[in-house]
Amino acid sequence: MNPPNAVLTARERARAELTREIKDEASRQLAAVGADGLSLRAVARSLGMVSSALYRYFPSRDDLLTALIIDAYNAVGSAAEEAIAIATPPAARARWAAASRAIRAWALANPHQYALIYGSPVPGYRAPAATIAPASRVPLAFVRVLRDAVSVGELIASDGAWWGTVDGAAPPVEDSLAGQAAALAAALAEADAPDVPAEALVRAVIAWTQLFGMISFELFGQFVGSFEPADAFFEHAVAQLTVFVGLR
Amino acid sequence: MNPPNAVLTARERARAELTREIKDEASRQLAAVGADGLSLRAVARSLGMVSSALYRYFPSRDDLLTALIIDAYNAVGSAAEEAIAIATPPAARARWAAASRAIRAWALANPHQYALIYGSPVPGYRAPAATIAPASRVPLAFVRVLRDAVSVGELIASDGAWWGTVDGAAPPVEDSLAGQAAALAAALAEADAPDVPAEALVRAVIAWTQLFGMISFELFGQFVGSFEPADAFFEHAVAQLTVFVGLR
DNA sequence: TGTACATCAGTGAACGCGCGTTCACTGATGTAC
DNA sequence: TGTACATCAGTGAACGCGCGTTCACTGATGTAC
Repeated sequence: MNPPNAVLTARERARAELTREIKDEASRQLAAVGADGLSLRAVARSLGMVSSALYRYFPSRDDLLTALIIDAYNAVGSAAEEAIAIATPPAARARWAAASRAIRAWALANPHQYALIYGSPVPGYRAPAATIAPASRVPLAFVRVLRDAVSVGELIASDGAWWGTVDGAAPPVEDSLAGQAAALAAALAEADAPDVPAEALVRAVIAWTQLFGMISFELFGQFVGSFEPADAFFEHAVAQLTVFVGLR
Repeated sequence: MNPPNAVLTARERARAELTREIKDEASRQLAAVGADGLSLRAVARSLGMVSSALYRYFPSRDDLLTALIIDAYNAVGSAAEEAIAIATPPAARARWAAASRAIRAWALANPHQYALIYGSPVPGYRAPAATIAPASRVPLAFVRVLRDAVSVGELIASDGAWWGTVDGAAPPVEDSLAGQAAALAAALAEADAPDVPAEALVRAVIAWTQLFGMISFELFGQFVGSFEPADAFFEHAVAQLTVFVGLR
């Protein structure tokens, strides 16, 4: 009879432990040789097992990959969340910047994991639905910063007036885009969440894409010979984009 | 005796033609199965040759890959350059936007080639120096737009005053970053090129990273379920960033 | 113009490799009565 | 508490695959005199 829970049989404990060890070893290999170099046989070898034994834990190589992808998304996600939680001062701009820095730091420390989730998709691999929630943690964290900023008045000119600056240059959000933004906002909204203006939401998405574009370029070598090391550029870009989004 | 040039022997013509055919077929396979799926043997098979015959044309698989990478960089590069050349009106803002759109269109039409050069680096592959020049074409094209904008007064407040907007929020470029920007500008400068202010150059780099971040997210599936299709968002972002850079 | 030699393209077989996955099996751990 | 049976983990061999690269070779194309 199964013990209710929390109490596990020796078998169950062994299984949980080995599952973790397999993932750990796979993660180490991922870090060493990248996603395409990752092989079930090599993982088994490192663990002193026979390759077929892994099939007791992961039904195929793709499932192991999926597990690693989920772990990677959770790792960046919680890095961002934690940075936001402990940012000082706890103002929106500082929070946004802290999350950005934490994501970059994680990426530099774990380049292959970063490449696994933000680089080109692994050929032949289709991401299952289970990856969606972990993949959403980073964007959700940013949206939460934005929402909190709105609720405490840290979003400058939340009616959007601010963005139409000098020269009347910055274009308004078109209807179709506003629709997508509204749908996104609705999907993200929690019961008592204040409305985030579409302008701000779209600008936040722009900032989000800029952040990852910048990190990818740094990591994948597009800055070689120019903005490298990229620290100064990164800090400046982050500062510019918090302003761009309208945070203070 | 070798004919001076332009006149080729049958052998030379055959060699040039086959080299091109091999690259074409490799390119087709790249488009179908991606960079890691690309195999010399499959290419040879498609061409009705024996695999070892390819070694008369490319000394190794990596050299073939390098050729494809160079081709891909040249393809995006010339797409951007051409879009700039024919942009109407030929104002800086229109040119920047046209280049951005051309790059996205190329990426959507050639996702695997895009992934080859802007996705995660192919494991075990080290880009040789020969890829640097083609890789620079896109950023150079953008810098040229910026430079031309300065010279005809289409960069708003080229002294940088414009960017320090409402709330005095936008941070100035720090010294170390200004140094990198100056070095880059110097490297790019042609004899009679006007000075591009560091503020503008750095903002252009931010816009450049945003563009590719956005395209990568669209292509690699990070927009699934939110800003997809991404057309409206893309257009809006491009418009915002031309303003951000200071173009008119 | 014709012959002797050198260069080169393409062949076919082979080397050595590692991979994912399946399958029948042994032996240990857990469960029911 | 003890026995009979079911579940599960791990083994070892095998299947079938495709890959990059090397090598000695044949035959065609080009070159020198």
